Amino acid sequence: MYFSKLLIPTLKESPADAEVASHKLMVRAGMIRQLAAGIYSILPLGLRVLKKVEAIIREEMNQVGGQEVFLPSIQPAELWQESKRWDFYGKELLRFKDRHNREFCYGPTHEEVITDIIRKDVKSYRQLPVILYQIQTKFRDEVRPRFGIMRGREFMMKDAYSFHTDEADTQKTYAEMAQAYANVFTRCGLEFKQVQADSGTIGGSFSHEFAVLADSGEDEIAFCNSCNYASNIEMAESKPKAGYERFPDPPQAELKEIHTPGKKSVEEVAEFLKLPRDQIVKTILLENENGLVAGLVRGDHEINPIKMKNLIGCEWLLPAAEKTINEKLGVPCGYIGPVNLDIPIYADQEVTTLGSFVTGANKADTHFTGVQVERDLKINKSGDLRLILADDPCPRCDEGKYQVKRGIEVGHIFILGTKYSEAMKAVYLDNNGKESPMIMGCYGIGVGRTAAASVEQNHDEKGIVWPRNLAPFEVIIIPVNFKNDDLKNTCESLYTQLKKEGVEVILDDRQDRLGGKLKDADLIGFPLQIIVGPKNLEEGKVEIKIRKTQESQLHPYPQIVNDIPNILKDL
RNA sequence: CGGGGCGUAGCGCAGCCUGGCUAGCGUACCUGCUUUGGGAGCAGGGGGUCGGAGGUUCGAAUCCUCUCGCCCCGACCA
Repeated sequence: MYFSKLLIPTLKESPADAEVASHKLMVRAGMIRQLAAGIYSILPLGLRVLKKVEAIIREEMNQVGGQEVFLPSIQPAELWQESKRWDFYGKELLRFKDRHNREFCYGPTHEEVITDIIRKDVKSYRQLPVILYQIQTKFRDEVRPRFGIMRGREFMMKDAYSFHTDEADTQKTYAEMAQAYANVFTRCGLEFKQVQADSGTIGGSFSHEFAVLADSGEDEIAFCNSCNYASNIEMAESKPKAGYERFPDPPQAELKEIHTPGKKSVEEVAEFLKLPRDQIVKTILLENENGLVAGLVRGDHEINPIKMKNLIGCEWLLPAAEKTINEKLGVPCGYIGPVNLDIPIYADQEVTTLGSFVTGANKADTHFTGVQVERDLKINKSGDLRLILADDPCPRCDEGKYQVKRGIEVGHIFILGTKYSEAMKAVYLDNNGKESPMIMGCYGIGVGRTAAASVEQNHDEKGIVWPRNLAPFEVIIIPVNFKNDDLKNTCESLYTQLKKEGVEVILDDRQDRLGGKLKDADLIGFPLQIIVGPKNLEEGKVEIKIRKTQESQLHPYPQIVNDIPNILKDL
């Protein structure tokens, strides 16, 4: 391809509204343009990158037996009402009506559509398992899209769905998918981790995320510095520290009311009573479909609402509004405590191991000391309820400690169980003629997000550094002066020969001066630059420059054609 | 949804507070000449209903009201 024939509108300056590197650079490199909040046009160079990601995904999906389909992006409300998600999905689901006043939505995901297909056309255990996938535009009306195509409202996604007769077969496909995902992200040149995750509104029992490590990531990833345990911080399991010193009061500690005027926060109470924070227990109030609930964690810990929601087994769980608390309990925030508190109480496991502790007394300006779990509290359920902290002990090995880093979720795999197949009656007959719901798995990759994540991990002050497998072109030929006939002919001949060798090459045929062309090449991030100038050419040589290292060296000219494939191998 | 910020040429910005010449600068773009190995120089040129509507005024990019859009922080979502 000739550079001048492609629409590659590079910019010298970053757009004012871009925050993160991938957003700035993809706009500057002429790959994407914004149309509306969270909605982007993909320009020729950007599309070449996305197509590279897609091609890798297709190969890996086909490898594990996936069959590609293409489902409608517009979906009728009836399907979503059947799965109950019409009500539960919320405002993120973009809904609208057609001219006949029928309700539709723009698909944010395709479990309903795929389940509808399978239930109609798959009836026998002989037809299972089936794995279908598609690469297609999704729309999720996010409250706050940001970071370019990293988190758009409209975005390209690969979604795959599998249907099985039994749990073991589902697990097998799940494991193969996990491997396929690892292959995809490895081939995309990404440093990533497979982490344990919550399944959110998709539902289901079991799930992992693939997180690309990057400071601009919106997720927090917790992983062991010794073994291979890794989890989204939302799900990261806590393990009580061995040999932890319990509150040193004797077991017969007395429940005492003390006056603590104006001391609301754990810090204030700890300082006032001259106690460490871990001898105070926080009572956090949240609200679910059944009303207020209380969560107890040690003063030096924070509650993890996701873990708490899973422990309770409720539909939803949100922090309670201060107004609700005051109305229902008649106690100002800061003095709430679990003693004689008449709502369901859930305690973190590390609270139940404390000998005695301090809590609010459900009375303004008052706390209890000497509170004991067994004697003073009615706890509905206790378990792991807290957010882990860096340096906490690893839950899977003895010597490891948690490290916490930021990550970008580029892929997510779930075992759905029978949530959709039961709601939508996707059943099969087994070899006894008995009807059962199919067991499902689903598997997603954000295509644009994967490309953006690659830029986050691979860029420098000059621009993008594409790994070879994602680069829009592998090689750019840059003539120092394209008006010079010798150079022009050499470049064109080199271009033709490389193309014949199967190298993806672009020739910068623009009349611009050298500087501008080199800046653009670095900005866009072609892995290899071949610079053809008159002086070197007289000596039968051309300059080759590696984008990543900025190292350049002279190479004999006709010979270079044969050497390029080898040089590219290492990029 | 709560808080904050910004809308002036493709992109980046000044001008607004304190209303007043033909709305400016950089860059990009077009023409010509020169230049040509790391974002050239000179000369000439095109491109704006100053986000929109209404109001105040002799006069509005500038003041007032409403409205739309975009961005950031948080909450939310995955």
